[in-house]
Amino acid sequence: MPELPEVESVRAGVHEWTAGATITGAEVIDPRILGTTSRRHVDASAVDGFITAVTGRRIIAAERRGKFMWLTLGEGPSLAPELSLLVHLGMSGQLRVHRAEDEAHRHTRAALRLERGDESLDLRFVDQRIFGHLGVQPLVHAYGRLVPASATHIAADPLEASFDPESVVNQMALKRTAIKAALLDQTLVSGIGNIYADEALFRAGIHPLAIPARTRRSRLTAGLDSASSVMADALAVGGTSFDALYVNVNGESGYFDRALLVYGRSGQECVRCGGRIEKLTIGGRGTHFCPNCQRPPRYR
DNA sequence: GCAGGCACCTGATCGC
DNA sequence: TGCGATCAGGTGCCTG
Repeated sequence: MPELPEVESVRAGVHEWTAGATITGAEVIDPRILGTTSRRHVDASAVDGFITAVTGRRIIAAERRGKFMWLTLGEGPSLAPELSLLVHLGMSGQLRVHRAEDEAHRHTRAALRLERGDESLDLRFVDQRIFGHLGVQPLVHAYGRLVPASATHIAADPLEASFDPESVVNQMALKRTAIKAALLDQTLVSGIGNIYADEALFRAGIHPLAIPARTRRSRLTAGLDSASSVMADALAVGGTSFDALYVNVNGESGYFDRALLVYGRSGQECVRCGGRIEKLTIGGRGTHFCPNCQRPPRYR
């Protein structure tokens, strides 16, 4: 399940393989990939518009904010960024670089034909569950940099230079929802998904149902620091993988799943105290925690 | 404005 | 063996 470390691994690979390449053609195999998460059905004109918009443009760079990734596209000699090709991997999306003659994976939803020097490559978007999406959008300013128009509400992530943890803690301290839900709120801090939210709260010893507005600022800071460090650790080993659903551009899995301390371990012994890992649902998401190491808030 | 819940989607798994 | 129900989860949208 791609979260920030996984998306960053993919972005780095895509940048290495595609920066400077020209898009000579595109194919949309499943038009639903161009829709939004709630409106999957798009018409033929959207497919034609997508192909027309990207064909002939040059890829300047692969960029990322949180779990949103995009290719900045330019045209002509100036190569000033004009457009973005937004890519969200959703739950099961993969961006993979192939030789043009390679057989397509059965869940390939779209492909770009690229030329870079003498090389011809395919950049393929593979997505089993179609929770991911693609789209061509103008670039606009948000949180100190140019981002695709539909990502302006996404806050800076902990790996960005513009990330301001004090400001995030200030905003978080106003929230009256569970801290687990606050960490997943991409308008507060981006990039944290269900897996790393559970791991971060365990490392910081914070119960997932704690209310930020009733939690000491030092504890909120510790939780945020923990989220940043757990994602940095995961990035160092290429992210997390439980199965074949997440791989990088070369089709390789990450190894951080071997370091997960609570996620997916309900009913098993806590590595810290030997107690039993429990699971509950917060905001519709499975939440794993140790009731001994993460004491319930007294005000519950 | 804020918080919670649901839809989108497919494949694996489970129970009957 | 085959079928239906359930579960997993990121995001956008709707409702209270």
